[in-house]
Amino acid sequence: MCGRINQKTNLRLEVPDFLQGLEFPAEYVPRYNLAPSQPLLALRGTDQRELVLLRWGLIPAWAKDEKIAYSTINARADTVATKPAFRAAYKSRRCLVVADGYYEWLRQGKSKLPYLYNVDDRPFCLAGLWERWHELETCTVITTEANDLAAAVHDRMPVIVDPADYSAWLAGEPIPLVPFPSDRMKVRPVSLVVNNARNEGPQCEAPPATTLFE
DNA sequence: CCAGACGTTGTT
DNA sequence: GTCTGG
DNA sequence: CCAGACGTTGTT
DNA sequence: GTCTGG
Repeated sequence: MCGRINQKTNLRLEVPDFLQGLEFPAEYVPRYNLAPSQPLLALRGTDQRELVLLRWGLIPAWAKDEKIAYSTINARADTVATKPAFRAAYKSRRCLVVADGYYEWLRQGKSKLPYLYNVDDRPFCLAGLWERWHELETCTVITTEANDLAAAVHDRMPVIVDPADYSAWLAGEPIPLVPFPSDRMKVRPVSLVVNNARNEGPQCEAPPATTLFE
């Protein structure tokens, strides 16, 4: 699963190779604690790639209202090509969600302990789909089963796309929607500050307090 | 035919 | 829009 | 995803 | 329990 994203990529600092030469949306701001319903920075297009902000939670074109979005923040890799909510986007509206990390929560009884996952110590891309609903552009993040590292916290994880597959994915071609290799990822526990989506900034990825009382 | 759903995850 | 259930 | 609200009426 | 806001 994937329900909170760290997207602090800052154009003032180092821009990853796959974003070189692309113009960032004027409204883009780096985020340490980006939640569903908020604008995600994503890459789309084939001949002409562009960076856009897409509201997280895919609303199919046929939806009567926005309510479906709360349960379409993720799409299962094994069914995404055929489910009514996603298949049109799967055919022709692919995107790559830019991320510096993503959070997962370990449930320990009543407490929810946040962990931050990173890939190769640099920004990466998640397989996504987007859709237009009235004037609104929305997106979803595809999930698959967890690799060993992810399974320590949860049984699902987002599909992290190998850079070699970026073009194929955006072009609408089939690519393997499989768990990313554990040995290229890192995970660490972070502060409970990230639990509340109103909190923003580097505190969200700080180490957790050592006592139970943070 | 029309009406109604269409999604994910976790928890029970 | 398209499929399923009735 | 998690946290927090979840109701009505009338009055300020 | 379920929905909304962030």
